[in-house]
This record gives sequence, structure tokens and C-alpha cells, in this order.
Amino acid sequence: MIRINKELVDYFKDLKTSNTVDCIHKEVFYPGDFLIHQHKKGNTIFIIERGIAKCFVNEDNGRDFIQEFVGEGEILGEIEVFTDTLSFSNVQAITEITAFKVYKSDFYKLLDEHHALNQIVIRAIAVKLRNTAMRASQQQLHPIDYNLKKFMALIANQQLNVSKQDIADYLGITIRSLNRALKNNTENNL
Amino acid sequence: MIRINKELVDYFKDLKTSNTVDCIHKEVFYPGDFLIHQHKKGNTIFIIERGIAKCFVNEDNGRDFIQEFVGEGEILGEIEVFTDTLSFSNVQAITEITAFKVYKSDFYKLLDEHHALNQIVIRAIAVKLRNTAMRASQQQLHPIDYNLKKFMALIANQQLNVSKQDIADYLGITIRSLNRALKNNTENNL
DNA sequence: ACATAGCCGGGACAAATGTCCTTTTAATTC
DNA sequence: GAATTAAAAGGACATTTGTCCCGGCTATGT
Repeated sequence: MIRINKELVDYFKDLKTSNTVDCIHKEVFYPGDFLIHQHKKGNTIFIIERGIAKCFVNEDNGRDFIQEFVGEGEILGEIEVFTDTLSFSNVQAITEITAFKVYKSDFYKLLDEHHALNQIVIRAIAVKLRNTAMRASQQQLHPIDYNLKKFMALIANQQLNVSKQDIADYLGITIRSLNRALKNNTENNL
Repeated sequence: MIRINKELVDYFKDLKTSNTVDCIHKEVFYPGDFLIHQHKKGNTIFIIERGIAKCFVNEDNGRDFIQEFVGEGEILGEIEVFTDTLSFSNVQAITEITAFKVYKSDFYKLLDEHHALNQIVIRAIAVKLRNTAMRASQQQLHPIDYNLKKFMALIANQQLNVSKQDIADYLGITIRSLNRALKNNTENNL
């Protein structure tokens, strides 16, 4: 449920420690900090080395929708770089985060010079697309109770403490509806 | 609204006519034919040369969700190839379609040998991800009337004749709800 | 023309979800 | 410990959406 990408972070760690390139910068973020701002122009990508962030869209009616929780190895900002568009979502640190930062031009250079990295990044985006598309249809076509149960199963193994507001935002519902669904689920599991 | 990708189809047309590669096969599909079957293993990608298809997920409760309508230049099956997983959605021809078909191993070879194609494909996936994610949050957080109005504006310019069932499946609602929303929208536009 | 079947729109009701606001609980300060 | 504030839970009602089903329209064959 918290997306991770071991091969990607390992690749960057190796690149960084090998000292063969000098375009990978390390950066630290604290809970609440924004790595990416919606509607802002981004000219860097990030790879999370440690920590957890939430990736969420703020709609024009004020409500938030959490696209995913991202952890170790997840790449951020690559969509903006590849499509040359403004960010369509925010990325905000939940825990303390250390991340690798690479500027757009350097990132393109890295992809050119490192065939394996190119493969890994393509795969990373493909996985994201797959997850996003599958969740969209599932969440759209199933009732809240069903989606909530799925969500709970997903975070059960994680040691992440998700706030109620975040659960509601992930499911795209109000807290009131979430409370009702939680009650339903516990009652039916007696 | 019907996704197209001119640069991708042009690239394939050039490759095909130049006769420098022999791994690009042309295939024809008729309305109703399936290019990709959900839950089946796919070992090819397609690039649509001409025609329109719908890409939809069938959920376990029997309902369908249309991810997108794809037209000229759209790539299909690449997610399955890159992530090495079963198809998570169906792709069905709406009009007659001609498409370029490339086997997985050949496709990887093409990407290796054609740097520009690699770029184009990465960009194509990035655009898909962006669109999918934006639509998911929008559709989840806005009422039907709002989403319907957006949808109508999108297909207004297209010469595509979308059935009511398809509109409902795209919006993730029942036909009954669609009819109500249609009535609302016309009444309010008086 | 008539009968039949199939599709389409909508009425009536049920279920799900959102909005608003009150109550309850927990936490904090003095 | 009492007072105050903030956070969580839920009641009451309105709105939205889904389910079920009926009646009408169209097409088709005989």
C-alpha cells in the first residue's frame, strides 16, 4: 500500500556512493514539508531514500484526494519532467525524509548514460500507471465498505499511522462516511 | 478526450515504410474485436494507426469502467510488457482499426536501438499516468453533474458517437443516474 | 397491420453519502 | 482538579445514487 521501489533506490545509492556522478544531491524534509507543490513548475525529480510521504491532489472544491503513499525508492516529479507540465499534485512529508534530488537536465543525462536506469524508470512509471488505473476503477465501482476493507488490509502490515482524515482522503469520502463505514465493518466482523 | 499520439504513430509509420526493421506487423480489427483481454497474458504491444478503441476494466461485481478512449498513435499493452503482468483491462475496437503490432522482445530491441523512440514511449506513459491520476481525483471528488458536463465538453469536438452505456461506464455510474444527470443538465441550461 | 421482442426512459422506493450541528471524549493549561 | 479548548463521534436531515420495474417506442418478421 505504501509504494516502494527497492531496485530504484539501490541504483541511486550505488551511483551516489561510487562518486562517478556529481549530480545527485541529498536533501532532508521534515513532517509537513512539501517536496512538490501542485500548480508549481518542477525542474527536479526526487527519489526517496528513507521516510514516507503522501501524494495528493487538491481539487477546486477544496477537497483532497490522496493518490498514494510513497516510501523508499519511489520516484517523484518525473511526470512533470517528462511531460513538461506543472505539477498536478502535492507531495508532502509524513515522516522525516531523506531524498536524492536530480535536476531535469542531469536526469535526462543519467537516463542516457545508464541503460539499466532507463529500464528501471520505465518500469517504475508503468507500475504507477497500473496501480493508479486499477485503483480508480475499483474505487469507482465498489461501495465504501468494500474499499475501506481493502484499504485496511493494505495498511495492516505497515507500521504507518494514518490519520482518519488521510483515510477519508484516500477513499475520496468525507470523515462522516468513513466513521459510518468503520462502524459497519466492526459490527459485521463480530 | 480520445487520446491520440501523433509523434508515436509517425515514428512507427516511418520505421515501417523505411523497411529498416521487419518486426512491425500490421493488423486489422473490426468493431467489437478485442485487442487485449483482461486477465490474459499479453506478449505484444500495439500502436493504433487508424480507428478508435475503448479501454475498460471489468470489475468482479460485473460493472465496467472505461479508462479511456484511444485513437491514432496510442500505445496499448505496454504496461503488461514492462511490468510483466497479466492485462488489467480490456481493449475493444469501436470502429475498424488498423494497428502496428510488435512482439515484446522486438519492442525491447527497438527501444534499445532507437533513442528517440525510447523518449517518445516514456513520454507517452507519463502522459497516460498524468491523465489517469487527474481524472481519478476529479471524478472521485465531484458530483455526477459536474463530471458529465466535463465529459460532454470533451467529446463535443470529436465525431465519435458514444453510447449511453459507454458514457455511464466512463463516469462509473449507472444508466439511470446518467439519465437523471442529463435531464438536470439540460434543464439548467435553459 | 399485428404480434413479438428488445431497447429506452423514467417513476417509486431503498440505500448510500454528504452537510450541518450537537454531544462526547480526550488533552491542555492554569 | 477545574476550566478551557481541541479532536472525535455520531444524530438528524437533505441530497445523491442505485435497484427494481413498468409502460411506451421502435424494429422486425409474418
